[in-house]
Amino acid sequence: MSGYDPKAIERRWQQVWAEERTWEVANPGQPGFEGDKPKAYVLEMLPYPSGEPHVGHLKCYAVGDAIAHFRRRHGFEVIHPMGYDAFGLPAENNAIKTGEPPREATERSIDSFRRQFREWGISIDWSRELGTHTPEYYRWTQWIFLRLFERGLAYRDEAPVQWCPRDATVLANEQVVDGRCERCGTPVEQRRLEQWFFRITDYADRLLADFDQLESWPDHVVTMQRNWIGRSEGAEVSFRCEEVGLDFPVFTTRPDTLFGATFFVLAPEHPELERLVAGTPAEAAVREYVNDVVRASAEERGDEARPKTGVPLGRSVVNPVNGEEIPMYVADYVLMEYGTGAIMAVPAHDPRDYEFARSFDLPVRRVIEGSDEETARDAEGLPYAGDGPMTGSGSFDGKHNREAYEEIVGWLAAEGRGRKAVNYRLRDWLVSRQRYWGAPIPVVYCEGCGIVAVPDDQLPVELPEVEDYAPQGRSPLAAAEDWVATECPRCGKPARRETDTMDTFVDSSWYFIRYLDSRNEEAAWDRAAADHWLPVDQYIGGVEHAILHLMYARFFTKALADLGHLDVQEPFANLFTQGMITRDGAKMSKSKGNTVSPAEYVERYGADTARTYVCFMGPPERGGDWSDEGVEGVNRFLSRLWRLCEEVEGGEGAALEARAVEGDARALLAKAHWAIDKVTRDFQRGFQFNTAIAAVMELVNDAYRLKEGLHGDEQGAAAMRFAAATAASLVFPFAPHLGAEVWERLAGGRVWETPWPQADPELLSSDTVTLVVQVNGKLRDRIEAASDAPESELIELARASEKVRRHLDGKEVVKEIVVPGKLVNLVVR
RNA sequence: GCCCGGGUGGCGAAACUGGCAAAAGCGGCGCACUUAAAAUGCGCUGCCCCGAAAGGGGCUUGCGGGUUCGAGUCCCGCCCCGGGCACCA
Repeated sequence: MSGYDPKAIERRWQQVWAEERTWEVANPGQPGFEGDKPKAYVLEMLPYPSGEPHVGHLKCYAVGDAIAHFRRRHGFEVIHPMGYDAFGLPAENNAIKTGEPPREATERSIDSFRRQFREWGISIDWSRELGTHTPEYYRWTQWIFLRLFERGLAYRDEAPVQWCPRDATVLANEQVVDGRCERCGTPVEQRRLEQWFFRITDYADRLLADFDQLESWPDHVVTMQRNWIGRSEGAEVSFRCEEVGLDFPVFTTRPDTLFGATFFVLAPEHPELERLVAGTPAEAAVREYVNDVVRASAEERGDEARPKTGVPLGRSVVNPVNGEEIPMYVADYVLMEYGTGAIMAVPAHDPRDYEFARSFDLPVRRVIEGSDEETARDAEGLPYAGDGPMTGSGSFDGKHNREAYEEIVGWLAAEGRGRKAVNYRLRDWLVSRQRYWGAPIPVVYCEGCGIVAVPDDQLPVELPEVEDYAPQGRSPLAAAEDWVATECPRCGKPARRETDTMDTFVDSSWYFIRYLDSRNEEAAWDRAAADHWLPVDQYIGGVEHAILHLMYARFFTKALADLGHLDVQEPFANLFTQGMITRDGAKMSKSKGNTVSPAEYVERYGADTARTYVCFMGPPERGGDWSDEGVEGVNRFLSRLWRLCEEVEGGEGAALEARAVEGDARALLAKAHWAIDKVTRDFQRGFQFNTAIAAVMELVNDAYRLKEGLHGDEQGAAAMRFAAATAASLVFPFAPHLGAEVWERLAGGRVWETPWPQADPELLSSDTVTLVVQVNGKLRDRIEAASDAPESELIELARASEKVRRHLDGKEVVKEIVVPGKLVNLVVR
C-alpha cells in the first residue's frame, strides 16, 4: 500500500487536462462545435489580480467548478472561462509607493493566479483567457464607450461630484460608503467638476422591471438593487414666486398633503438661490450659510441626528392649491441631487419638516386625521405619516387621502400647476477617473469641433508610459505631453486627448461577453457566439458586488441589446452569492494577521482537500470560520476513500444486478444509491454541497463498517467496488483529481466523460420500515413493520408494544393517527 | 428608523411538504494496534433526575403566547446578532 499521495495524483491529472485541452469548447461555426448538446455558461466573477489568490477565490472557484462538472456530466456543453480584472487602484498605489510600473506588478500577480488555478485543478477553458488591461481587450472597452457616446448614453457634464482627496480622483456614488471613499476610507469632498457619465438612469425602470426575467437570484440581492434604484411615485408641483417671477417645481410623494404646506425649502446648491436674494437684506446671511454647508463634509451633512439648520430667504411662494403665500428657506436637509432640489414642507406629516418647523417656530397644520390611538400617543400625534380622512383641505375634506390623491394630481395637471412624476434615487454613473491605471477615454478636445470621438480604426487609444503615477488633481496621463497632443480626427487641427481613464467597473461590465470570442481582432465579439452562449446560466461571486458590478453589467447588457449588438436583456439568469470565510470569527486581513494562504494548504494536503473543505464548511451561500482541524477531517475522509480503493482494486466487475444481491452487500448497494440520490438533490436544491459531501462520507463510512463481512464472497467484493467507485464519481465535482483516479482504477475510463449516476428507485425503498409509535405525541417505541402494511395492522402493532402499553394503562384511546410507512400516534385521555 | 438574513449540543452544523431533533464533520472520552508516540481502526459523546447495573423517567431548537393528535418548521407579539440603505421629500 502506498497511501494517499495527492501531489502525484493531482500532477498526473492536471497534465492530462492541459495536454488534451479537456475543458475547451468551440463556438458555432468552429470545428468541434457541439451544437446538438444544450449549452451551459458557468461563470465565476473574474478575480482582481493583486498578490496571490486568497481563500475567497478558492471558495468561489471550487463552488463554480463543482457546478460546471455537474452540468457537464448531465450532458451540457459547458463553457467555463477565466480572466483578470487587471486595471485598478491597488496596483497603481503600489506603483506610486515602489515605482514599479503597475503593468509589471499586475502581470506578476496574474502569473501567480493562473498557476494556482491550474494547481487547484479548476476546469477552465484557457483558450479564452483575457486580461482587461491589455490593449486587445480595452480596445473594445473603448469601442463600447464610443457606441454609448454616439447614442448620448455617455456624456460629459459639470455636476457636483464626490472627490476623494487621498486617491485624488472622483468617485461614483456607489463607491462612497458612509461619506467615505470605499477604497481608502478617506472622507469624500463635494466638488463641481466636468466629468463623464453613463446615462444609467434612463434604464432605471427596465432595471426594475426585468427582475421578472431572472430565473433565480437571491432575494436580498434583488432587494438591495431595488432599494438602490429607489423608485418613488408622486407628483411634480409648481410653486410660483411672484416677486422674482419664477416657478419652483418640487417633487412630492404626498400631493394629498398639499394643503398642509406651511413653508418652502431650497437646497443650498440650488441654482436660483443667488437670484432670489441678490441685493436683499437676506443676502449676507444666506451666503454665509451656503458657504458653511459647502465646507462641511458629506459625512457631517448626512448625519440625521444633527439639529436642522437653515436661513430664511425673505421671499415667498404661492401654494397652487389654495393660493396661500408661504415663506422660503434654504436648508441643508434638502438635497440638490434628488428631485428638483426644492421641497414643499408639510411639517404635520413629515418628520424632517416637523423638526425644522419646531426650530424655526413655523406653523404646523394637520390635514390628515389619524386613527384614535395614533392621535392619543402624542398630544397631537404629529408628525403623522399614516393615512386617514382629510381635513383643512377645502373641497377634499372628509375624503380618504388615498382616494383624493389621484384627484389632486388630476386637478394640478388641468390647471397646469403639476403632473404625475416618478423619481429615482439612482444617479447617472460617473465613469471618469483622474488616474493612470485604467482604459483611456477615447475622445479628443478640439478648439473648433469640441468633443470628438476617436474613430474606431484608431482604437485602441493606448495607455502611454509615464514616469510619475501619482495623481495631482489631474490625471497622470496629462504629463505625457507627446501623447496628449494629437490632431483632431474631424478637422485635422491640433487637439488634445482626454486624460481621464475609465472606472474599472466599466471593464468588468462586459467581460463575460468577450470570453465568448476573446481572440477576435475584428470585433468585440461575434454575434453568433454571443447569441449561442448568452445569457450566463450560472453566475457565482461574492455579495459585495450585489449592487455595483451586477447593476452595471445589467445596464451594459440592455444598452448593447438596444444598440443591436446582443440578443439578451439580462446577462445573468441565475446568481449564486457565496458567503465570506472568516478566521477566528473575524474577516481576514493582513493587518490582523489571520489570513489563510490557499497555496500553503494545497501544498500540505493537496488541492482536492482544500477544495472539498471550503465546500463542506457549511452552506456555501453562508460564511464560515476556517478551521485547521476541519481541513484535516476532510483530508482524512479523502484518505479513507483512497485506502478503500486500494483495498478493493482488482477483481472482476463493479456493476451488479441489484435484485440478485442480498444481506450486507445489498445494504451497501442501497446506501450507494441513497448517496447518489442525496448528492443529486443537494446539487439541484441550491448547491447544498456541505450535505452532499456528508452523504459521500456516510457511504464511505458504511463501506468500512461492512467491509469485514463482505471481503469473503464475490458478491460482497463487487458491492465494495461499486460503493467506492460511486463515492469517487460523486466526490469528483469537489475533488476532481482523486475522483478521476479512483474511478479509473475501479471502473476504468474517465469519470468526467461518464454520465452522472442515477439512483435505482428499487434500491431507494426497502421492504421494512421503522415505525415510530407515539402516545400523545411523545415517542414511546420503534417497531419494524412491513412497508406495505395496512393502517389497521400498524395500529395493532403499536398497541401490542410493551413500552406503549405502559403509557396507555388505564386510559382511554380517543384517537389514532396513522402516517403510513412512518408513524402511529395514539391520543389518550 | 426602513429592508433583508440568522439565532438548534462544547464548536461550525443537519432535519424533504408540520411527523423519530441533533446526520456528517470537528473537539472530547475510551478501547485495539504499538516498547512508546504518531498514524490507523472500532466504540461512546445534548442536558437533568432515579438506579450498583440493566433499564426507566423528565427536559431541550433565542423569549412569551397561539393553531394542531403532533411545531425547530405555521400564526401573533417581543429580544439578540450579522448585512444593506438611510435628511431621497
